[in-house]
Amino acid sequence: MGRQPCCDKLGVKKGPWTAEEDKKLINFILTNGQCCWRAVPKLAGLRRCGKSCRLRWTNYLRPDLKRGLLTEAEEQLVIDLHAHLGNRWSKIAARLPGRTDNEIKNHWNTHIKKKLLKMGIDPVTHEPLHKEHEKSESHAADNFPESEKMNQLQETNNDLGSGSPEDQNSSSDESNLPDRNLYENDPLISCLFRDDDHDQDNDPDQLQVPWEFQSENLGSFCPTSWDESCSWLLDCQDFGVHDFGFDCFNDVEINNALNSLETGATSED
DNA sequence: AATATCGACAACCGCCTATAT
DNA sequence: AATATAGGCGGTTGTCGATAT
Repeated sequence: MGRQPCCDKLGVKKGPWTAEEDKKLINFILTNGQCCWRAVPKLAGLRRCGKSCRLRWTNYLRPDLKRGLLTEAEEQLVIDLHAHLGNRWSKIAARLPGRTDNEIKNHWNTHIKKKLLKMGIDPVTHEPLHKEHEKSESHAADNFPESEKMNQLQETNNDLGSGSPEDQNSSSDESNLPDRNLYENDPLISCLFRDDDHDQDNDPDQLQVPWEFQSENLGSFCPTSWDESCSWLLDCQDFGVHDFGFDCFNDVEINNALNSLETGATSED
């Protein structure tokens, strides 16, 4: 037998999260940190799948998230990174502190894609569109000098993108990535390749910019005490919740929930 | 004012890999 | 070793507000 299922699909709520649900999830994570997501819904008193809780937390409730549109600089960085990484949004997001892969993906699809198309740049290959046409006719693009591509892009795009064609499929393997030797003088890209090496060394934590709510990993932005946790939440107008009670759980309730989880009973049954 | 269309973004779905059993 | 799930990821869809007709 394998693991236990993450949640029974019965009675699991879907759709937009309410302020009350957010409040419960925040309360729980701030109290207990990020533990096993499977257990979170029960322990936090939510009728949600653990996966949904994780997504809600990482994409919306994390305190280190920046809100609002990407800045020009961030947008430019996304374009550069996309030119070399393709649709690997999580890797791109790891380079933009406070931004999530989902947010970047959405911004790409709704803003950047159109912007590039308007500028005559293929958002997939980062090549000028007329070059794409030639490519389809002659299949000669593979021999197109990288420096020439970059010049074309810069002329067309007012220094947007430094693209190389690559990776039209987000799940493509590393063999589709450009030759790293081409970028050894580019600190940004060199850095990316180094990180890929880290991945291969089974050291994913080196690359990701995770927000771990473990006390030993708390950065300067992270609340280090309950009072501090409360203070950032109170500042967080986006939640639409101005009065987080922080009193819906106590040690007894959490222990009861843990016990019921272990015995297979749910706290809501 | 009512309806249609569009844009932005939150959330879900399904797949893949790592890992617990 | 085999099996099944957790967690993570990218693609897609759903929802809702803004704008146009």
